[in-house]
Amino acid sequence: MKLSTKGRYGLRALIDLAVYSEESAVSIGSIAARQKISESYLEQLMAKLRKAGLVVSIRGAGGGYRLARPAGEISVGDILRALEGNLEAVACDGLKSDRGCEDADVCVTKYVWQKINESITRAVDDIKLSQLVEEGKKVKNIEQPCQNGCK
Amino acid sequence: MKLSTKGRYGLRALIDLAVYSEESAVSIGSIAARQKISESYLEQLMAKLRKAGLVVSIRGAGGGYRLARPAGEISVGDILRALEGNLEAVACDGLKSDRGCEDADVCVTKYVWQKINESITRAVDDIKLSQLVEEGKKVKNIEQPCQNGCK
DNA sequence: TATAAATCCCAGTAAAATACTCGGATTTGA
DNA sequence: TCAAATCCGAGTATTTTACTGGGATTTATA
Repeated sequence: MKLSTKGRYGLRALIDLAVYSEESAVSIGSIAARQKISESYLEQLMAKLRKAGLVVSIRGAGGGYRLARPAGEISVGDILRALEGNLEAVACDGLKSDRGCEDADVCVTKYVWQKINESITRAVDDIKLSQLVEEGKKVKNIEQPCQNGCK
Repeated sequence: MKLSTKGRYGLRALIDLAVYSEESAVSIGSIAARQKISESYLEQLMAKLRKAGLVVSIRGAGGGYRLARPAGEISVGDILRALEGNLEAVACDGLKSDRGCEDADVCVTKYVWQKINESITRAVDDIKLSQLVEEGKKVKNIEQPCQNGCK
């Protein structure tokens, strides 16, 4: 039950993009350097984000990426779904065999999975990229970069 | 971002236990048969649940497992945490290096992870094992075992 | 008291997923 | 033309998952 590096790196990359791409496109190289992420790995993540319609790319020299829409209209859920596939913690076993659920005991647990899935979805869709950018600015202004372990 | 079979099987096993262990202890073999789970794999899961204090074991012939406390006092969160480790989708990178977070950009994302973690925790702790047993009884009485794919 | 049914415990292992790397093709501004 | 960039697909090492197997220990009961 963990988010993979795809989601973690990808989110950081998009925050970076939101901050730095207002004037001009931002290259993978510069994001990777700032965020200390492998360049070629990040390349793959950006491809997914592009296919999901969250960023647009500009090819050739001086090119890079920009957000496809304002940061206020991109949710963390959008980003994570693009990178991690669907966020649902569990898919009901009954879906696999098309006979439906053979055993009622098995089927009961779907109630749980639904609740979990709903709560995750609600949480990530509530948070917009723009909020994270604002949070980031606050942290920087205070000039106290996460003392004592940043729990 | 998925729950593993540990959590899925384990939850089913505990529902089974809640239903069948009222009169006498229930063996791993019988749970495994009813739930169609590998016996020796389930053995490992039960060991974790025992160490977490959720079930008690009775050794020797005629032995087996029972719930350590009433089903109303065991939450799905208790069960999943015992089996999956902590449910937190992400731990802040800053914790690893004891210098704290070097880069404020990295640190911002902890805001997101906290929100996600909180919402997952709240969801699973709200659901008690007893509720699932009740749900299960309903499903059985209706005698309509999850038609059309049990989404 | 022998036996069988059970938990307990630990080690190994095949398969899948993750987290990358690498090489090269294409696009494009200067 | 050159260099900076995206694009694309294949390969690979490491880690995690999902088990299997063997054997020791406990205990009810015949």
